[in-house]
Amino acid sequence: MAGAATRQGEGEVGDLGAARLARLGNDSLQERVYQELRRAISSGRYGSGEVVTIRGLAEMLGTSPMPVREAVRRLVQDRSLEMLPNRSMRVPVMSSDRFMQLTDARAVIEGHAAFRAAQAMTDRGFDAIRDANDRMGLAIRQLDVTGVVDANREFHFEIYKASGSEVLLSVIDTLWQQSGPYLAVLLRALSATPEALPTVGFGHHFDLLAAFAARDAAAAHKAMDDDIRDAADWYVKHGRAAAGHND
Amino acid sequence: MAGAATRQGEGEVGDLGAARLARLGNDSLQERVYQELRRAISSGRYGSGEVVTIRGLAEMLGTSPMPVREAVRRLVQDRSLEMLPNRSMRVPVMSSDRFMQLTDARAVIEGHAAFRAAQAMTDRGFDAIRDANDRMGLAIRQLDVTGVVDANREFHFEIYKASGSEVLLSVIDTLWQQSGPYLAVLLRALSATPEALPTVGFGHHFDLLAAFAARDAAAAHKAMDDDIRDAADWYVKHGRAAAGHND
DNA sequence: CACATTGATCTGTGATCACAAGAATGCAAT
DNA sequence: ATTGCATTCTTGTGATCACAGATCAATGTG
Repeated sequence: MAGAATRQGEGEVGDLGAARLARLGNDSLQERVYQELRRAISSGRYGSGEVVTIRGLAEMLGTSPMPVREAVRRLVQDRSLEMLPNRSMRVPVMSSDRFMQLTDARAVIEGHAAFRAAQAMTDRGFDAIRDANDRMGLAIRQLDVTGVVDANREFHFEIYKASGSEVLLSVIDTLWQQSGPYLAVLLRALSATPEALPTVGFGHHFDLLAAFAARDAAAAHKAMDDDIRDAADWYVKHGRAAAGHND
Repeated sequence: MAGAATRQGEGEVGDLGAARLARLGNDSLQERVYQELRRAISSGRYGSGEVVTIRGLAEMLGTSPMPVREAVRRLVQDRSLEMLPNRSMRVPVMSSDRFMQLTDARAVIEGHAAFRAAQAMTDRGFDAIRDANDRMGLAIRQLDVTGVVDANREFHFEIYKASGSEVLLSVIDTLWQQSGPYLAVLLRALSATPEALPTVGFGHHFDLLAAFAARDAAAAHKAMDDDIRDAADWYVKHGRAAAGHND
């Protein structure tokens, strides 16, 4: 596609005025494809069990199949895509079993990250977390569903960054990525009933903030665990009807 | 290198009498390269900070750079390799900070997996775990260091499989892979003093077996936590001198 | 009309070529 | 002898071609 495309590196793809950013974040094309697909999957633009092909994605993105191959390979590696023996790839199918496994793992790991964060918390880190929560409050008052989801992610990851463990951070990141399709359903359910936002939006965020302010690691652990499991429960109750679960 | 290699799929690479296995596990070449590199890294055949190149590995393996590219990309994805901004790749450098992060994450996650395993334990699963531990005992009596390490891995992963959570299993797998270079150092230290095997070899395995026999999840959690942290302590005391730590 | 077979097509995979950006090396000038 | 510059080489990256296996549709046969 895209004309006589023997050129590489700069340009040739995103017409989306990214010239300014391209100079700073000089990523490879493969990297940008990866990020784009990653976001598309985690935001639920591809449904559960949907089949994708390398050539199809390449044409859609206006590149050769080459960068897509590598991006897709990475997505398979962190289980955002799944490779069937039939030589085809698809978005992993949702199941309540898998959802429970993800929730359980997240509660334990992110709970521990909150524990470590409380132990290592700095004033700077605390401010970043509180600011993210404030942005989330604003989004809630405006009934801005995607804004809430974004701010929620930021709030959580500021905590995980504060844990000081790159290892935990990367593990949690892959778990969130795998939870993406579920989150997308939740987001759709919330969009249908935005009046539920003030009720469930904050979760246990204020418990977390109080625990961090007091440097109480055990309390932070419990608050994070509750936040994740309660959100999962809410999803099972309200969101699952909208999902294409096959169980 | 490998003659007129326009063929693909079968053959052309491993002469290592894997014909029988090749029929069963008909993996792609890229998959086999990935597995081979993965094993090489986790067994410490590549030192900390060592630089690798796609073309270099390809020539060494007797393939074109193509499958190596994708295998290396996957290894970067699960952090078995690290990509420098200089456009070069290397085995991640060891640091005691990173080692502590890995140990901490492993203790928590694998402790929880043991917890879930105790809750879901079947007689079949228990037998598999006990058998692996018996094989480890045999290797210890024979002062077979690599045999001990292999059996230890098998013992641990039988437990994680028994947890019933594919999510936990895959997370733990990547953590072990990242711990590979450290483990290799430990292995080398043990080879130097094999008389230490009976002392440290079993760790808390019998505590784990007792906990699983009693379906005592809390005890299993604690035993696994102790097993991992004690092994890490032993490594810091005895193995670290042999490692090329830069901290 | 139901079912098996065959042909076309699509898909992932491997090899090869082309290119740009670093890194390394050699040479020359002070 | 050291420093500055230019050339060469190496490396990852992207595009393109070739190929094998699977899928699917159309067709022919009972």
